[in-house]
Amino acid sequence: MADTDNEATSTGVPASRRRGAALEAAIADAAWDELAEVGYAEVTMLGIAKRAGTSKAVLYRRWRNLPELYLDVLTSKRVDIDIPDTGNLRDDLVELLDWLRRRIAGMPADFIAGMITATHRRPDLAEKFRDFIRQSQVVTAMDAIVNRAVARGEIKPGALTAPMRSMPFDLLRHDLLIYGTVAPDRVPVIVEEIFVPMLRGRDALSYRALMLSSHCS
Amino acid sequence: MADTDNEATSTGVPASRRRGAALEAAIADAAWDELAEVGYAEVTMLGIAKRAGTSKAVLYRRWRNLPELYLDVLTSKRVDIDIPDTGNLRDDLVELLDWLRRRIAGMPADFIAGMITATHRRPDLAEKFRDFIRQSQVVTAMDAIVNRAVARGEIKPGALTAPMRSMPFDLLRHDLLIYGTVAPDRVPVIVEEIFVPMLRGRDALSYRALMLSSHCS
DNA sequence: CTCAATAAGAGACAGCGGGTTTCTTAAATT
DNA sequence: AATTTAAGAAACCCGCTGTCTCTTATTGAG
Repeated sequence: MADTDNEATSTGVPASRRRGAALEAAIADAAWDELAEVGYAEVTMLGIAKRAGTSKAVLYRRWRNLPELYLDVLTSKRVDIDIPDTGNLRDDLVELLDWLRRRIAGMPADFIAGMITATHRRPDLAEKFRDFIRQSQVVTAMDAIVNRAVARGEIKPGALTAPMRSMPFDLLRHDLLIYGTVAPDRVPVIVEEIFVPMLRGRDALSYRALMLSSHCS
Repeated sequence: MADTDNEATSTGVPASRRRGAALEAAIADAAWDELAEVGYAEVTMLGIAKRAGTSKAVLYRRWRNLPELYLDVLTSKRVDIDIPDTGNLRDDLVELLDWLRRRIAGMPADFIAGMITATHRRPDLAEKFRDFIRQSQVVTAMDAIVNRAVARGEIKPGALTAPMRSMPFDLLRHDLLIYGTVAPDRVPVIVEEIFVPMLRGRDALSYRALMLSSHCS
């Protein structure tokens, strides 16, 4: 996070005049905190600048507008996912979905919606934002646990098409967008009532494999 | 739509000074057209007023802000759905989803996102908007075709839980929100790859649940 | 260690939209 | 015809965007 020595911790008065990477990190933190505090609808360039202990001009020197700034912040806040192998696809998926749910809980609900609205008339930004979601680490993580299931012999290689794979995450994202939050029991519902039945109905092999790891609850 | 006689057709110069219902209808049309033309992000009270051939004050006398106005317009633009009985659940669902897809295609993609963002700090409006989606005519229509399937003996009465029923529409809405559009072949994919397999796998799950009930909690 | 190049931060600015208020005048009411 | 109601025009303040200028701290080349 740091790059030089003289630094104010995220939200703070500028101890001394910062530059380059140190300044950018402070701005990213300020933007993130501001977002969490007031929501996307109320975030302003001035608010971020003040919180970062700098001025608007400094922001406008780097980004042409708010969504462009947040697109950068977003990528800088990326986190790796590592879902431990639970031994079966269903529990792996519960873990992954729950990881996403917890992560989602820590960001303002209107952020995605705000970005969509803000980038509506800027096709380049809109596409970048969509790419961010499409190539989210979640997709990679899902591929990983599906591959594990295939290696295990739990499902057939082609059993899960791309729409089937992204469906659980699409539903979670949908809830976050529309309802502003994801209920904790939404994860088990998606897995038990929708994903697992879908898999079972899809082909005989997955049906039998899932029987072996039946849940009780 | 009309209530009095003297009326300007939707987008128009005020022939004479309108009042009450006639005026409100003109405003609703103007708001709708403006939305379709510039998208939610660029809609303004002034823009709507001008298009309706009236002034801002007239709007503010009726609604406190933009989302409140659109919430009213939304309900005034409601349409009934009537999906003819195709004889089986799958085709009924394809019809219903496609109806929704076509209807969705006629409204700006950032409208839902815009409403979410705009109502973020106004809990009452946010809740009203959510209710609008929850109690959408689509839910009722889905219940209707599911009931038909039950009556037909195609599925068991409890086979489809609420999350299972709304899943196809949640996915469609998700696509509209994130990708700004719904690809035509998204409907068959949702039905064939996700919904139908889920339904098939659901019966197996019920069997299994019954059999396991002896040694499970 | 000194000096020139670079860029941070303060602040002013025009423009615009939100939301409020005042006033004139048209239409409905009696 | 007289009175009440509300439409529409316009001015207003305020806050934010995006641009610009100016001063001054920091960097790094010599």
